[in-house]
Amino acid sequence: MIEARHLRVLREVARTGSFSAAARELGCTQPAVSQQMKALEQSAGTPLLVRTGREMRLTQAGEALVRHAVGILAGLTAAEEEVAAIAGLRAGRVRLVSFPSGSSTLVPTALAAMRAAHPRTRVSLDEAEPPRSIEMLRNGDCEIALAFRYPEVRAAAPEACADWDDLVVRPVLTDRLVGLVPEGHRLAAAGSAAFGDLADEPWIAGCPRCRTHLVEVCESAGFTPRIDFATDDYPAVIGLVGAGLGVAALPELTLASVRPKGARTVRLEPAVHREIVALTLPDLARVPAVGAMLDQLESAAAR
Amino acid sequence: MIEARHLRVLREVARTGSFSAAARELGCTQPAVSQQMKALEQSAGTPLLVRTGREMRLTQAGEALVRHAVGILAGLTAAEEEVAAIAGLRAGRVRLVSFPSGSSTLVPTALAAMRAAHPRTRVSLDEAEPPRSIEMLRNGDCEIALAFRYPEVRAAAPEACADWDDLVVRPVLTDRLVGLVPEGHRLAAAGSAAFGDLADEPWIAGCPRCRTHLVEVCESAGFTPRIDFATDDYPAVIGLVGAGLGVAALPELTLASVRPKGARTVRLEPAVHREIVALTLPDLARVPAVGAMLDQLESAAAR
DNA sequence: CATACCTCCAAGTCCCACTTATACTGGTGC
DNA sequence: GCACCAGTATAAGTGGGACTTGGAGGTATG
Repeated sequence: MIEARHLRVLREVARTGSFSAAARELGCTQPAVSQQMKALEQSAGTPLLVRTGREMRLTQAGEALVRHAVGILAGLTAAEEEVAAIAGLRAGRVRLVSFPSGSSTLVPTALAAMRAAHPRTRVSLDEAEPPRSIEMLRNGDCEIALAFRYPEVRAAAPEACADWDDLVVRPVLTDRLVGLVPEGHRLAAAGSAAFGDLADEPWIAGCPRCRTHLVEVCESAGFTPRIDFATDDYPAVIGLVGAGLGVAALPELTLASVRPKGARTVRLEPAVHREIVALTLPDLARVPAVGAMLDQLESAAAR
Repeated sequence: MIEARHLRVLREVARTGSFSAAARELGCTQPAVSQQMKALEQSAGTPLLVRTGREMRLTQAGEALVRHAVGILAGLTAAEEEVAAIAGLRAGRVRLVSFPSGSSTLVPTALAAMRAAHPRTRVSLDEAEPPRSIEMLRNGDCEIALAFRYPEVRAAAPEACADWDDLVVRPVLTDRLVGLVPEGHRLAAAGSAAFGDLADEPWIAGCPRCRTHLVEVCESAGFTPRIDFATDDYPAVIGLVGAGLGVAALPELTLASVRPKGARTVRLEPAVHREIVALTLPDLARVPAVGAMLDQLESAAAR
């Protein structure tokens, strides 16, 4: 087995024409070069160099080996270069999967910051909700899955989050839920309400997991919500409330980039939070570009 | 510094998708593979593999490295292949330089035998006499120099052969000198003659070194030869003798492939020999093709 | 629930690569 | 002709690293 180290030495010897000169170039002692060449000739099975006293000349086998060495070492250098670029954030692609409608403000901000910080990296964005996004993560279809969870649900049914325990869970943002009532609603002016105050209202719920959570919270408050509509689409929820068809509890972030028409937000008591987290695999968390993107998500949340 | 050994393991891991399977393929234990991959990731500065429990997947950096590894390992294999071909006499070129007119029978026989024994090797032939051929040998313009020497000259003037003492001198053939006299000469019928018998004849001499030797031998016999002609070309010597212009002392080998016209050979007493030797550099003697060619020269001389 | 398979970790052993020191050789100066 | 210099080969010693063995932990599969 020919070793790349030997080829490097051989090339330098061929270039300089001397063991000592090659040793100086390579930063080692002359006997080291001598021994490596001996070992290489041993494994080659034929002399590679002719020592004629004054000068060092290549045999035919030596010439052949040097000829190949150039290409091999160039390939090695290119490989190191490319890997170093990925390791040094001068290259690399991150595939991010976010929950639908969670990418309205947080993700764009993080993407912009990532591009500014590491212009040569590329981040692709796709939408999926757990458990689909987790599946994608495990299948290698993405590096980061952005998801959310409700602490209350996690406490009540830990098995629902069981498949996260071998993942890296990076908390990004905790997002308080606010109430949304039609303009002119009796609570619209109050600016604040307890869940119990909305016990008799028709409710507009969000995604299935949000709906489950809503039921859980309301039951803690002593009532079971009457849910008339449920949709994954937050603008649709706002529209429904605006049309006076019911009330809703929405994460604050979903209202950050829109101004609800015909509806008013009210502070909900007690405080209930949605926790937005970025998920990845332990090994992937150590990939520079992935780590950088996680950092950018966290920074974006801080603003 | 990425090592080829690591790339080989990485490629196998990528191919089989498992450390254990790769270890089996490579003939080592699984921890060995595990450690090598760890070391490679260390030097790469980023994870190359994602362990998801059931399967092993490549990261982007891992994919890049495998992509390069294919070419690098192919280059290494090609290099080993070519060197092994040279070492195994399935390739290789030998440049042989022979003294002029010494290549009439010995060299052709050896070349034919070499081609028969190792058809894939190539031997080129050039003509030059020492010290020119020695210079070519030292300059790297040939691998084998075929030359001859006269033991008497070597004993009388050792400094003439001083520049051979760091060379490999392989005796190939000792070639007795025979006398050549015109047909009808008084000694032609005798079949044998002493040098002294030819003291009064006009002489035809060969190359400068042969001429020097002839003078030396004749002086040992008690006379100084009258040299009328001198030529490097043995057929010319034979022609001159055949034309009755003088007598000559020729190595037996020069008459092996020609039948002198108008001249007769006579045994010369005392016996005087020319020693044909093959010269090469110590390192070159260990090159398989060179060694094989030396052997073929020796075998050719035995016939 | 037991089994089989795979990976990681820790410890021990052995080998190999490099260094230092020294002898030897050839070319070069006075 | 002799000493000097540069370069190479060799020997001995040392340190690191690569592999093995042995064991623990975890995950699919029967």
